[in-house]
Amino acid sequence: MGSPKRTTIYDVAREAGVAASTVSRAFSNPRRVNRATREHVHAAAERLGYRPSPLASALQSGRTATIAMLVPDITNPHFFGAIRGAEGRARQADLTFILSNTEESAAKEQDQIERLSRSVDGFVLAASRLPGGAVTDLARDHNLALVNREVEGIPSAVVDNDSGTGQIVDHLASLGHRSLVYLSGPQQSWSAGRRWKALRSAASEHGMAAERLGPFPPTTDAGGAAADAALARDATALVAHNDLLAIGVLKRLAERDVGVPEKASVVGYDNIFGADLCVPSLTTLAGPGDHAGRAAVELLLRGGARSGTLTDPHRVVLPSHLVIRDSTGPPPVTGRSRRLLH
Amino acid sequence: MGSPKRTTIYDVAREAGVAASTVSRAFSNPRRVNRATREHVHAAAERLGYRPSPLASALQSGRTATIAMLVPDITNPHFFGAIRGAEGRARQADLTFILSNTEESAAKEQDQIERLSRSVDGFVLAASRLPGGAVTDLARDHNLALVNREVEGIPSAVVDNDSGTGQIVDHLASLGHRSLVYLSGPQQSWSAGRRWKALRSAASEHGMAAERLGPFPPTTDAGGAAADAALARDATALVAHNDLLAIGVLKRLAERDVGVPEKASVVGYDNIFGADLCVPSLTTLAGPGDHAGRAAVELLLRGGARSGTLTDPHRVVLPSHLVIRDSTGPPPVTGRSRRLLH
DNA sequence: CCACCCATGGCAAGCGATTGCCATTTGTTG
DNA sequence: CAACAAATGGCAATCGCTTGCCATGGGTGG
Repeated sequence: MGSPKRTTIYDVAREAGVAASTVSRAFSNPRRVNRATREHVHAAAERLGYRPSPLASALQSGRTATIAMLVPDITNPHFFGAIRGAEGRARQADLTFILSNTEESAAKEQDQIERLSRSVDGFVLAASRLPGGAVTDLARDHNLALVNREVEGIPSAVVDNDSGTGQIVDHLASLGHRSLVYLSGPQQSWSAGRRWKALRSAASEHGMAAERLGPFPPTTDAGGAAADAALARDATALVAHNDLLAIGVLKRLAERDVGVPEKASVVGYDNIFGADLCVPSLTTLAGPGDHAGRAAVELLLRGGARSGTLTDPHRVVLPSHLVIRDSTGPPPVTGRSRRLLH
Repeated sequence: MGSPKRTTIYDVAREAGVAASTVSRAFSNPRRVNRATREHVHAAAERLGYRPSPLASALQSGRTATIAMLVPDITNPHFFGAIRGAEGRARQADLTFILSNTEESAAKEQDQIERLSRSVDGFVLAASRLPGGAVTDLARDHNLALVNREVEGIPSAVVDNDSGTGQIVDHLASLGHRSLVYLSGPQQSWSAGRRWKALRSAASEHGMAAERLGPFPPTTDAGGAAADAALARDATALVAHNDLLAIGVLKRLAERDVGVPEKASVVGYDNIFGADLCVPSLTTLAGPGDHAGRAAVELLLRGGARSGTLTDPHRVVLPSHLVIRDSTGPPPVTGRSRRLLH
């Protein structure tokens, strides 16, 4: 493959009768060259079908016009919004977008950053599994922006789960639930910890009992175990770490003939595709994932550590809202005194 | 960001007391250098925290160790499998993986290829919207592999929709349906054309009538229009271009009180996440999308046009199978003589 | 009319690797 | 033991572009 020889700035320079440097500037720094000359050069380039080599450019300038996004699991619908948003924003900014899967592993994440480091201007870390300290360290040498994760001093865009979690608890409380269980996500998941804290404090404000079960992998498959664990607690309100897990829970409850929402209410996070398709449809916290992705790229563009000191890292918090569907309702009339399974 | 100066082979060379070329070879062509020296060099590199610059390497060698995958719509679950498979295989081969969205546009696809061309060793085109001729042209200058698309002379990995379509029609026929409508996908979609052909011929083999409606965008939103169009035809069996569309159709049919599968059967393609969650759950053709993605990268690795002549392009066809769920059943007893809407 | 400034274009030195070619050293072989 | 081949390391050119610095020339103000 590949034509024998790609045309270079030198070819264009010859064709246009100017120096190579002028050609370079005509493209990368247009205002540095006289308009007439510039147009002349562009015409010559056009004629020759010239395409600049991003590699050569990057090698010399240090700017790659490329950003990478690292995601724990690209197949998790939770991230689709963010990926889509980031990709779109990158495209707008004329940046090449690299997507990489870290397989829920902090080590792989770190390794990816290390190896992409030279070929990329910055990283968007979605729900990074890295411990905060590691992120801070990395930020010293790399341009970072976080999605749905916050680390002191690092720019980030997060969906406001704290207030969202409050909405969930309000909803549950207003339906009459007196307690809830949280079916927790992965241990290293920042959101998981965060949600549990918010859940607990919101619950106590309403005088509700809250218990945390798990951790469970954030997948539908894990829903079985999660549901069983909840049933063993006689829970009437189950808040799952995310919709995938919630949907799995729904399945399992159906198998065990526990009516939803009559016997138990289920809530998820993310409002993924499918949340409105399952039966019963899922009450879930919807957040603008795509905005978060977009915002993170924006932050990267604004320069991360490049733009002066690290003292004013930007922090974007996006509002979330509860989408109430059919998986939540009042607790069983006889309440906590009766077991769910007769 | 960035430490003041990255360490280069020259630094390592000095540290190890050898020439830069030796360092280079110690990494990129290990067998070219004596084992003792090599280990010595590696140790020095380790000590200095040396990371090779992929850019410099690529600039000189012409090999970027990077492939790009172009997808019409990254948010379409149809592609998740393929993306995941390709990403995984690329990672295995130690290749950087670039993902790009072409927004269902042939022009954008072509443009993307053009601009990534210099920084990539090859392209995986998923469900390319490009006309066959354009693909052939591009293949002259680029390393290509196709997913779910076939073009004479270009390596490709496709899920066998032809036989799969046969399975769909068999299933429908055996339930007693005498006719079907195809709710077509985008005009430029190769699969759409392909499916329709297969559908028509399989139908005629069974003596069934087949009609094509559309084109419709392959989204749930488009399902409304598709369903309405089908109802206007008194169709009893609707084969949708993909699951997204099928799910949209299901929704619309429910709104219009057309019982599925009592009054009408619906079939989709892809078996996406969600196909088993909707009500009724969707009968659909499942294909190993991830294998297709993996296979495509494999083909790219095998060298595409690089490996000798183009005379033996590899062509991988992966088996598909029908997953029968609740959205298909026998046609209404009174059959075609009664209108679906009273 | 002179001094000075700014806009513009060219020169040439890199950026950090790869690699063809040559020079040694070491190992084989008749 | 001479002669030749293989293994190994070094030199230096090169990939295609960016950019600091300099030279030139026309425009401007005093």
